[in-house]
Amino acid sequence: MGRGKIVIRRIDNSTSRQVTFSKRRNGLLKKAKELAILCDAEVGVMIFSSTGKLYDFASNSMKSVIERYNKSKEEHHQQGNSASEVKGNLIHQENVELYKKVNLIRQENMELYKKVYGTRDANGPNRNTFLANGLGVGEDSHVPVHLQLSQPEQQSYETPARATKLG
Amino acid sequence: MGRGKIVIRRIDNSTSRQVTFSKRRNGLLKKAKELAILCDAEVGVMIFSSTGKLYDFASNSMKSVIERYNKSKEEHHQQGNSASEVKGNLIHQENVELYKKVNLIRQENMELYKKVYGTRDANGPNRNTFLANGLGVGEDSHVPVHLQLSQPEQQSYETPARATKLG
DNA sequence: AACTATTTATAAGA
DNA sequence: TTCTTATAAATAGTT
Repeated sequence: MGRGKIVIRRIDNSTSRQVTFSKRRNGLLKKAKELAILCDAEVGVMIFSSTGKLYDFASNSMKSVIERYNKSKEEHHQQGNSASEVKGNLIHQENVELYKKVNLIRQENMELYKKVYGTRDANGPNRNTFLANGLGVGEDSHVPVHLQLSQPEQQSYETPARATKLG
Repeated sequence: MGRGKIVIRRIDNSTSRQVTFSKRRNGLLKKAKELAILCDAEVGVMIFSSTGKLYDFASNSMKSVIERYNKSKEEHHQQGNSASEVKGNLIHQENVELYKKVNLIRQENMELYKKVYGTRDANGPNRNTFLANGLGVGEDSHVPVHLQLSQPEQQSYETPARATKLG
């Protein structure tokens, strides 16, 4: 993508390596952000320059992404329960419910949206505002595989009055 | 980079969202790899699709990247938490994000509901269905007591200085 | 899954 | 280092 084609191997010249790093780092972070927004994905990117400086992006928070990553990798061996691990697992259990809840509300949202704007497409007058938070309905929404644990009885978790803000 | 210019917002159509996800996910992972090689950087990328499936890349190992990330962040924070306490807090962090999401979708839902059934009260024909999941909007929403662990500072890990311009 | 018309990223140069 | 620009690469819409 430039004046000339390059081969992908370590750039020897320190200066051009640094320049390229700066450009491509920005490009990568931008594309990570776009992917998260466009496709409603949770994305985390961590980049350490050769001098050790950190650059990162996370669609929600890096904590959240890392935790989800670890859960996703862990799901085979689930033991060794210290008190606080149990506590963590309990909270994770609630997490499962919240994922389900998000998807349920999304589906309701879609139904209501169709009532308001019709079924064929989803381009009502307030479309931009409506989806400003990237929370629109996905027809294919379902609980992530690694979160499909046993279903506890109905809970009534309430929510904090805080607003999420994506970059 | 295609037949037409697009705006960076969530793609409504489920099919095209999936197609775009597939294309851009591959693109992002490829570019992460190139950055790592060209610039001798350590890179980690974690992507969760909207269906919860994980895709990732790490130049060395994700474990290494995450450890380095945490180390890099620790310098600005306190240490002294046990591993499992940290773990619990990480899950709790995800919980916080999910609560926010639920609340936002709820509000959208309420707006749509009003459009369908009117503003004055919320007693449309589907009132019961609408609230069947216990998902109605509650003004007194708050986090359950048993979840009020030590609250991690909000957004403390977000990319600080580097705001990527989109579009 | 392929195909291309376009847009976007970026390698080199200034 | 920032801007410019020619060109490579990614990808949106289509088949």
